[in-house]
Order: sequence, then C-alpha cells, then structure tokens
Amino acid sequence: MNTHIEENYLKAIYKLSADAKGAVSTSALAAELGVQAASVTDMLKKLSARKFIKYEKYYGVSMTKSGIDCAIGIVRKHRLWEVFLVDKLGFSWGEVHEIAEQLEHVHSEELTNRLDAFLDFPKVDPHGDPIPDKEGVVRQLPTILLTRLKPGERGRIAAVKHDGKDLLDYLDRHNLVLENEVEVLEILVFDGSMQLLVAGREQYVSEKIAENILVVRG
Amino acid sequence: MNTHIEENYLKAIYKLSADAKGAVSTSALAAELGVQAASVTDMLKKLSARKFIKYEKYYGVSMTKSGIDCAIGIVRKHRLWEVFLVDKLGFSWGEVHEIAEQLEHVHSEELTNRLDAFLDFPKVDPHGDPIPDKEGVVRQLPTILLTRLKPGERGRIAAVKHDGKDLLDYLDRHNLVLENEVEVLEILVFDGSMQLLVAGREQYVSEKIAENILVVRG
DNA sequence: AAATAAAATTAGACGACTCTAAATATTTGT
DNA sequence: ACAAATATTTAGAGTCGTCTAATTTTATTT
Repeated sequence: MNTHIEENYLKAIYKLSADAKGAVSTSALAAELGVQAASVTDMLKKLSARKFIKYEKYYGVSMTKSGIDCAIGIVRKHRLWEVFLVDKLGFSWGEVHEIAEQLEHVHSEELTNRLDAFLDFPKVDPHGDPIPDKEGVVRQLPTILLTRLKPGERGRIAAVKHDGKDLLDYLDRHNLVLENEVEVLEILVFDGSMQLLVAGREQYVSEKIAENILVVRG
Repeated sequence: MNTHIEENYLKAIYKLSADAKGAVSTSALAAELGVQAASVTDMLKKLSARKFIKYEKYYGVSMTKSGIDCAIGIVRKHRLWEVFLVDKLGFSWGEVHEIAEQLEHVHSEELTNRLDAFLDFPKVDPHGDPIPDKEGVVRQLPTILLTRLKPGERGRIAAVKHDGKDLLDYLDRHNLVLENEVEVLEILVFDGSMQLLVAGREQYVSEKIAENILVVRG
C-alpha cells in the first residue's frame, strides 16, 4: 500500500511517459507535481527501491510493470469518480478534476468495482479519456487532433487534452462538448484558426484551442 | 484547512465528549486513536494553539465552537458516505465504516451538499446515527437502550452503538436491523439476556448485545 | 575542445506526526 | 496523610516529504 504522495508521483510519471518518447526527466516531474527537483530525486530513489520505477541517475525514469499497474489503478479511480460527479451529482466537467484528485486515493478495490457497476461500466470519463477496466486494460479510441481535419470534413468530439477549468468552461459555452458533431468549414491560413459548424451554429476557434480537441473522424 | 490526522483527533474528541460528561482524558483519546499518550499530548497542544480545543494540562480537553463545527462537518460527511455506500452501491452496513473513514476527509463542501441532495437528504446513516444538516444541526431521536424495555413492551430499532463488522453481521443474521419492530417476551434474571420477537421470529440476545441496541419506544 | 549554461544530485535542515524512556503530577488505598 | 499506583507530560529521537544551497554531471556554445 502506498501513500497519497507516492501515488501522485506514479500517476505523474505515467502521464509524462505517455507523451515523452524516452525516459521522464526529473525537472519535468518537478514541474508537473509543483515541487523542487531535489524532492523528486529523493522520491525517485524510494520508488525505485520498491521496484515501481526504473531510475538511472542523471538520465531519467521509466515505469516497471507494477508501477504501471499502480498508476493505471489510480487513473481508473480518478476517471470513474469524475463520471460519478458529472452524471450523478450534476457537476460540470470543469469542476470535477480537483475533487477526483482526492477521491482517487481512497483505497478499496471493492468500492471501485461497485462504483464502476453503479455507473454502468463507462468507457470514457467526462473529458473523453478512456477508463481502464478492472484488469487495467485501456481501450484507446482512434482519435486525431481537430486540426488534422480539412475543410469539408467532419468529426465527433471524443476527448479534450487538458482539464483546466478555464478551457472546459470555454468549450462548454461553444458547444464543443463530448459526442458533438463538428464540421470544418474553413481554416484561415493566417493564424490557423478554424471556422466550425457545431450543433447548428457557426463559430471560430483559435489554433491553440483546436489543438486540444480530439475527434473521431467521420 | 486541516490534515486528515487533525481531523481524526477532532472527531475522536467530539465522540468521546458526547459520552464523558466532563473533559476528555489524554489516555481515552490515545486508546480511541490507537496511538501513544505522548503523541496525543503533542497534538493537543497544536490544536489548542489553533483554538479548536480548550486544553488544560493534567486535566483534559474540551471543544470550542470552531472545533465542534469542524468535527460535525466530518461526521456529516462520514454518515452521508455511509448512506451512499449502502443505498447506492449495495454494501452491507458492516462493510462501510472503514471506507467512509477515508471518504470523510475529502474536502469539498459543494460535493458534500450535492451528495446530500442526491441521497434525498437522509436523516440517519445505516447504523441509525443522525446526520447533521448543512448548518451542522443534529436532530437526535428520543431513543433508549433495548435493555430498558420490560417484558411485553415494544420498540423500533433506531440505532446501534458500535460499528464493528462482527456485531453488525451478527445483528444482520438475527434481523436486528434498523426500523425493525422488537417485542420483549422475557428477560432472564440470571444473565440479563432477553427473549425477543423480531420479524415474526423468537430469539435470545445476550445482555451485552442488547446494551448496544437503541430503540424508539412504542 | 574548452568554457559556459543547464540539469540533476547531495548535504543539511525543517515541520508534521509518531515513538520510547524518563520525569512529574494526580489519584487511590490503607 | 503518605506511600504506591496510575496518568500525563517532557525529552530525545526517527520517518516522511519537503525545502535551500552547494556540488557534480551533462549539454551547449563558441
């Protein structure tokens, strides 16, 4: 059994491993967790001693099987709780991340699995991120960045990359929510901004916003 | 904002204050929390400095208004989560205490209040203990110990004093669950054990068990 | 390839919470 | 009321996770 803090380190390493191709750097972790690099070094030694990670001094860190299992377990709990908060308690998708950060550290496999069943085994969380199943299997959807669509093409919004409240609230106001159909009308060469048809309404989004939206083609 | 540990101290002081008439002793707290008396002394100094409690060396401890508010807030969360676990996730009342001990430390007033509404503002938890409302008001039922009933008298089970799994499972097997009607048929002078009529079945319970059951007369 | 910049680690310290052992205060029994 | 038993506090230390400052390693620049 691990402490909340160890779990947060594992989660962060897992998250950064997905992006970065190679090993994760100490400074990237420090930034992600909001602590000093020296603190990260200390913790990496501890997690390494417990075989959750493979840590090479001055090089970086990668995860072992047991580290990945642990991280996936936390992600599963986080995303299930987010579904609960939105679907059952009526929170907006921008409000739930912070609360789920706390709920994800409740230790009870029985609880997690019953929650899963209560929610009817959801496949994705309110941001479209996939929810690992009981066995830790993550079913990834074949999504692409909205920016990859050309004028005239269509897609269904499948996920949003970041979970900051600001972005999510903005997307809410522009109907850019999960499952909605989007058609690209035009892409401005000047700044890469896109003119979209969403829920029967035309609107523009900046390239930066569009880069945070993942769609399923079609 | 307090740590989990501080919250557990406040909860324990609150609980013991209800029983004990006067101030709560260091050793009682140590026993309740499963730590050494020396650790309790340290923490009492800290909580006292923050005005959550009134602490007099060698005498004992009592709570201030802000300490009581804090403790009631935790109790409210604990009991609401217990209702959730039993009513929505199908746990038995013996399984939920441990999980609720973790959930009660999630900090979000909005979450607590939405959970309350989702559960339809329950008045008591699965053990019959009253749930404080949003304003911290606890509505106590006029309950008496089952042992206070005389042969021929009846009562409705309103609460169980302890939340150990063993006792709760035993009560489950004997239909001694919340809301059930009980009629006292006989009390043995020899050992104080009671012959009861519960849910159409006659059965005996020891005096020790009976002392843990609270009923509403009638 | 040496000098400089950037990143990572070590060293030493601190706060939170805990412990054991020793000292002190209170209560109890005769 | 005084000695013995019990309860409580203090003293000193350990673990966990964090920090800053100093050092070492790696990367970059010229």
